[in-house]
Amino acid sequence: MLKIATWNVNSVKARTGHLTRWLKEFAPDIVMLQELKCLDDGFPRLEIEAAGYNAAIVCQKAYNGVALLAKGKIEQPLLSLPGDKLDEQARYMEATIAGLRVASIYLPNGNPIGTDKFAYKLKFLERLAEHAQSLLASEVPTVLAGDWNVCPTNEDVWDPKAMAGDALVQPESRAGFRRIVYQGWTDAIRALHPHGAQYTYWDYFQNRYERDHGLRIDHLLLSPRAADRLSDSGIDKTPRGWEKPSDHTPVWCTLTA
DNA sequence: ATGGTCGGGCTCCGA
Repeated sequence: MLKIATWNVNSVKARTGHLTRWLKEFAPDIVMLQELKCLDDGFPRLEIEAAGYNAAIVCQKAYNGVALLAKGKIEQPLLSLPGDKLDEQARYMEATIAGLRVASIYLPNGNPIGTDKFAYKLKFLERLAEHAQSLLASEVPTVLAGDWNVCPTNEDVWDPKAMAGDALVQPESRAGFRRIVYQGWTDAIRALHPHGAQYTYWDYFQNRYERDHGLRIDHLLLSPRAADRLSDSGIDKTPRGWEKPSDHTPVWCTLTA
């Protein structure tokens, strides 16, 4: 059994204690991290290796940053999303781990709508769709996971009216996400928990976690050959309740061997 | 009610 999880840690330096504690308690085999918010020399490699994990990272000063952690070997890394050589934001990496192709994705937030930031988000979704299609064509079991910054439906939003103007719920954002799903990807949470709130993120202010005013924006998409092996999935809210937490909490699935 | 709270890195940006 392979346990795979994605977690936007909102600064890996500020969250090193949380991350190592969670690695020991939850014991995932493969982890996708987002929002490292540090350069390579700030990444807590020693602490992560001491917890029993190899790490591959794509870093940027202060913003973005993604990583893959694994108990096993991390091979054939790809360190950026194809389709725009001028894009220097550290938002994508993929590698082969335990016979799977896995990607850690930090999709642009896109706020406020009507700006170049929103256009960049939609363009990123288009590039991702094109690349996802080529990954499907390879027929290697694949997991695309990360902070997608898209609430796929209103069921993934605590208050659709309050969020109506937000880039995370715009029809164009949802269409971009759906276009990828409809290629043949399986949403690991909704495949096993089709109805109701399955939040993965709660804003820091207004006590939104305590009131469960959350969003579902962190997703694991499985290619058909990975989905055939899906045995369980869920959201581990434990770290979100710790002192000084990330605003996101880990989302996970298990695949049979 | 266009606020509220974080993290990074340096007086404001991104989320």
